[in-house]
Amino acid sequence: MSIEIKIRLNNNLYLRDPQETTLGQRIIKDGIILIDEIGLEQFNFKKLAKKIGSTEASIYRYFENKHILLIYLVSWYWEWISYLIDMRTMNIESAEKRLKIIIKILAHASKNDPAINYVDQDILHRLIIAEGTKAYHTKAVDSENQKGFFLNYNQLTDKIGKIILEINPHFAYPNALASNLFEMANNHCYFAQHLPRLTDVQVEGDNFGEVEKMLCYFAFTLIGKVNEAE
Amino acid sequence: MSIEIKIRLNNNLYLRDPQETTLGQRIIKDGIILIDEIGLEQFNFKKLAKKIGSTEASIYRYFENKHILLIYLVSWYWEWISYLIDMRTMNIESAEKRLKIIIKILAHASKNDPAINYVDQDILHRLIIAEGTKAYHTKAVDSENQKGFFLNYNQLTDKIGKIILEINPHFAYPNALASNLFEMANNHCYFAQHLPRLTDVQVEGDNFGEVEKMLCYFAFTLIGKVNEAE
DNA sequence: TTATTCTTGATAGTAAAACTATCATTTGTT
DNA sequence: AACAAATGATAGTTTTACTATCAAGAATAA
Repeated sequence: MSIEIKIRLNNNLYLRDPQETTLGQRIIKDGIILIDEIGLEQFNFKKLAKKIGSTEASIYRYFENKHILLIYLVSWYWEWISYLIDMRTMNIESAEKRLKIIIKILAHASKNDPAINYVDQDILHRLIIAEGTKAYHTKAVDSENQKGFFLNYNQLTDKIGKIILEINPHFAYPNALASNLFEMANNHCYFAQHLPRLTDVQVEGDNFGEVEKMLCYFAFTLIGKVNEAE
Repeated sequence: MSIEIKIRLNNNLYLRDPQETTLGQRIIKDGIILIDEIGLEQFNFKKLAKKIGSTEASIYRYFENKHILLIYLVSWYWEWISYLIDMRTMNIESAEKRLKIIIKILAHASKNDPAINYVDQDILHRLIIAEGTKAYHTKAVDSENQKGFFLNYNQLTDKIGKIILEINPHFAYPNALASNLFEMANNHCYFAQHLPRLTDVQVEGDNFGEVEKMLCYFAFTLIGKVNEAE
């Protein structure tokens, strides 16, 4: 007996729902691990098939190609962040406090949730940081956006944007700030580790505390309300 | 007779300097056009060779592969932005005014400079917006960074960061803000056109005025000095 | 229980991508 | 005129990104 969390995603993202079968779950689980290991460019379905002891053809029965698999994983991440936000900001009155919690989630992604055993969330977080934006930086953005492939990102931005407006209803850029907090969280975790001259924060191991602090400073300074929560 | 601007780039980025020959310049010129047209994923040297009436083998004599060509183009852009900043902020006393000029450059990239006829800067700007970050989001970042492939971005960040510190010497995140202004400029031009729910700005044609305005608001609010220039 | 269907595995094959090698021209230099 | 350097032409290799076919096993329905 255990609680099982199922993350619902646009069913045009897959040919067969990977969450429904053990093979599908292994594609997700080891797909994340392998992309993290060798990078999206070196990754392909043949290598993944070998890793999970299956065949290329079988993986193609679940996902059209690796690009769609990436969008699936990224969507999964967006939806999971959304879920974490809902869980952890529930019953919290202060919008400032809620935004602080959101920023913590964006920076740390959070430790593994045992309720989902076919996704290693720490590795997925690293994958999103390194490869995430490739999902929507292609010539197919417009058509894929129309199919709703990026709905989860849009909704996440909406959700954070609304909380920003709660703090300051006159703030002119709620959605831009929301998406920027997300992108900045990922970028500066990456920069700290690979291109340190592009940032001022430092990351020791997987402690993204400084990233969180910076995002808080940026967000609350921009929104223009002194953080009453402290 | 004409003035010719030569942009110096890390010579490990190419096997033969493309700026030195007509074939090299055509690789750059039409390479930019073709990547913009079909996207980096669909782009390859065979198609480029056909476009410029040359051969695959000849292009490989200039660049190791399309990834290195991308880094070359991105570096060219960084260096060119740097040059524009130097030109247009020269002799301007006020650091605030200089930052405003920089933000204008980042958002608009600027119209074509006839001094460089083998690079269409408007198209390059669009390419950077769509494909730029792929240059440093790979498994090879660390080794390529060590080879100095991203030096131009580091230096650009330094340059902007120093001006930010001139405005407010106590600002804690000069480099992070600098790189974020660059990334945000590109992201929100892209979002406005392809994923409008992720931003609040609108872009009509190639008028990035709203992006510029937003970046100014973000930058000066964060740096914490009222903009005396207005 | 058998029959049927659905899923996976095994194998093979194709077209394109990502190169490398070789040699013949052309062009530019001394 | 002689030489070197750059380019073109051609061909070949390995890997990627698929698609097709058929057989074996598992699940389900009659």
